[in-house]
Amino acid sequence: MRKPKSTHASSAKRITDIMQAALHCFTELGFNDTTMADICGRANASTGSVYHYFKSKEQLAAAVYLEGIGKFQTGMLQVLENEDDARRGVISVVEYHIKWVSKNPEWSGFLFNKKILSFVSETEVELLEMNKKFITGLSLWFKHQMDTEKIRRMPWDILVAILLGPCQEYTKLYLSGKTITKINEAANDLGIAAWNSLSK
Amino acid sequence: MRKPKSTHASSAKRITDIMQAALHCFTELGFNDTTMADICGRANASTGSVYHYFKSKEQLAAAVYLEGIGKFQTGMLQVLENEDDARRGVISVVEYHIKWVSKNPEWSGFLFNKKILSFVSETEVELLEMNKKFITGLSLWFKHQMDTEKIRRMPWDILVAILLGPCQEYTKLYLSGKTITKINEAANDLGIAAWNSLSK
Amino acid sequence: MRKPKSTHASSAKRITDIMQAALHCFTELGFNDTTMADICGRANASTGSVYHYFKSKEQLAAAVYLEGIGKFQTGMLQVLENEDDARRGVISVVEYHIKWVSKNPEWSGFLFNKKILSFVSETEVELLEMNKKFITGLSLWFKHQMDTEKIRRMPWDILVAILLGPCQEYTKLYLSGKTITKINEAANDLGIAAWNSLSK
Amino acid sequence: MRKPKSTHASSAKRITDIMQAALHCFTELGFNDTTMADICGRANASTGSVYHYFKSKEQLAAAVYLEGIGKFQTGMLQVLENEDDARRGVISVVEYHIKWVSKNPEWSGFLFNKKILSFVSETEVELLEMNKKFITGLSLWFKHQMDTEKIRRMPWDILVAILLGPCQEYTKLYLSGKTITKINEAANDLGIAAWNSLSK
DNA sequence: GATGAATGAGCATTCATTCAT
DNA sequence: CATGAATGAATGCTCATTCAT
Repeated sequence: MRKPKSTHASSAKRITDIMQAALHCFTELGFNDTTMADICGRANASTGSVYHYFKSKEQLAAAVYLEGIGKFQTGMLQVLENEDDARRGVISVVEYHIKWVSKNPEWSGFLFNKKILSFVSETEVELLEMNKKFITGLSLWFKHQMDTEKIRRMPWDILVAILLGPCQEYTKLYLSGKTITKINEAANDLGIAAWNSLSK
Repeated sequence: MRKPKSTHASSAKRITDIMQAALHCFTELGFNDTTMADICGRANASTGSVYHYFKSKEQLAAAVYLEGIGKFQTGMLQVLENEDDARRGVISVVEYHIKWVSKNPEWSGFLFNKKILSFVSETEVELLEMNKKFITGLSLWFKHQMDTEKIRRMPWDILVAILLGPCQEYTKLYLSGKTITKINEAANDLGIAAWNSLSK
Repeated sequence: MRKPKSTHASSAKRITDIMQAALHCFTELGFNDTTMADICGRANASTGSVYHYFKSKEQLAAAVYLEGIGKFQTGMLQVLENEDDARRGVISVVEYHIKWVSKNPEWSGFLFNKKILSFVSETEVELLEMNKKFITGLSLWFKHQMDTEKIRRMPWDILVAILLGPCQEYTKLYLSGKTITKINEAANDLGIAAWNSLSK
Repeated sequence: MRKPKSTHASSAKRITDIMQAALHCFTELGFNDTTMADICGRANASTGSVYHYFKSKEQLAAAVYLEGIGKFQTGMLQVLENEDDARRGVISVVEYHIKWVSKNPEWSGFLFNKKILSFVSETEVELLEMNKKFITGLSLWFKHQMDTEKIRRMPWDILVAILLGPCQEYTKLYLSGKTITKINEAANDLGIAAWNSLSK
């Protein structure tokens, strides 16, 4: 369990505050350049209090990471579950990815970042479980589309690269303010582009 | 100046050794977790010697970054310069990107990494110049293809996302060993996929 | 704030200990040749503890300086406040200066030393306030004596030079052990000498 | 010997340049905060060259110190040698001191500074000899004045304090720009003040 | 639960000095 | 004599973590 159980409403608030503060700091400064003091300050909590709920900086980061990636993945699966049409499914996934980033810039800055590898190891069990569930969900949907020849049969890594690579690249530009195309338009363009590459 | 001028061959060697060592360490441990001692040890140089050539850890990282990104960009531009055909050009660029990563895994791990932003700022002048040259080169080629209607007209950020996003995603998987498709095959598949999305 | 507030008696003790240790080291070795390790050792405090209370070596030195100069100045003003007679006032001030040095050799070695200018700048506000108060106090007393023609009218810098210059010179010799006249006698002699120069 | 002998005129120039540079740096930054690199830069000499003529930073400082203090002391002795009258002698000495400072601010900032004690020890022999000669000279003159009852009989340290203390204090203010009285006037005022205290 | 004082290993950087060319 | 590359000990400071109150 990442987040310790708590009997008091106040404790839950504390935990939330700390995680929010941590997310903000990690996003703004990066994991390494964020100090526990930064987080304590932002969360209006003492050192001891933070350590009462999270046994280390890494564990705190892992908790934050898990929460964020969980929300992101769950949302994406829901998109596919409600969509049977291949074309609309692909386009919806791309759209979901891009819009999620624009609505959750802090989470995104933290989640879609290499070098999280260091502390995620701690998470092993939970993360593996989560990823397994996510990948299984995606796989099932795409396998179905390939079996019914709506989407070209191709290996998993190529599929991911074509489907999500452009989203990652665009949102990276978006988060650093170097983007010129509006979010909605980009979501649409990249969705269609992905479909063009995956279909046929 | 990034690389101090030197009249002695030995100095040049020193500089090279230090940069090599730095690259290796940064790749293996990340910028933050690499200590100057690590670099000194690997370069068989004393602390003072490293600081004789590079005035700070950040400046050293910037020098290494510049060298790498320069090689990568120059190579890609050469690919396009020698290719007039739109389809072959797109496919060649994708192939170049992916193969460069597989041939230069250390550089890649260091270069294609967010969070380099911190020390690159120092580099401002050189980096901006370099990027400008690169982007100008790419732009010219693609503008020509759009003008002659070989490639769909689309904004710069969308183009980059479709062209390089999948490469980034695939090579990220590749560098972390999670890839199942062979390099050559991936280069081919992603090249064609990019063409399918960009053309028409 | 120089001295961090503290709710615990123990913290106050820590702060005192650290400042005492710092004073001792600065006196013995000079500011530059004193290392934080020296101070930590003497104060039986860890590096982190010292930095918990003083954010830098300079700030610590400034705090020590302020405390000492404050005590010295306050004492001298009290001497004058209780003395209306010009002659006795002048002699008392000289006596106070010399005896204070002999009673507080460590403070003196640290306070009456050029090259403190470097870190005192940090102190600006507090120091300026302190000096202003001190100078105002002295000025008022001497102005009164000049107005009533007990002391010759002369500019401030000349007055200070005649009044305190000999004290500084004598105590400098005293602190370096090159003195041959006893403290009490010197205080007396220099007091009378100052009076001879200032009066009439 | 501080200054190594030299057969070439160019060497002499080098030595002079280095000492000048050192003086300037010591004055501006203080002994501790001056680096050999600072001196090399200012003297347009390489590290090796400086070390060729002065075996260490301390030795260089000592050489500079000796040269300055020698000039100062010699000049003062000459003043007295040419003056038989007690009153004019005292006043001349004070005047000499103050004017020398105003004409040699760099030397003064370096010479009349505590904390030179550290490296002067090296100098022992030369410095002791020099000081002995100086003190002997002064002593003889003042002893003569005391014997002929032109000046009150008093111990050496008291005499120095009364005679030179005010000069030191005034010039300290002068060098830090906190002075309001003009140099000439101050020299006159303090000369008379000293005479008033010493005579009778 | 909360607090924040205390710890101390760890790190980037400086700088006097040496010495091969 | 001049040069400047190389050395490495020394130092100020940071920060994750612990623990007594």
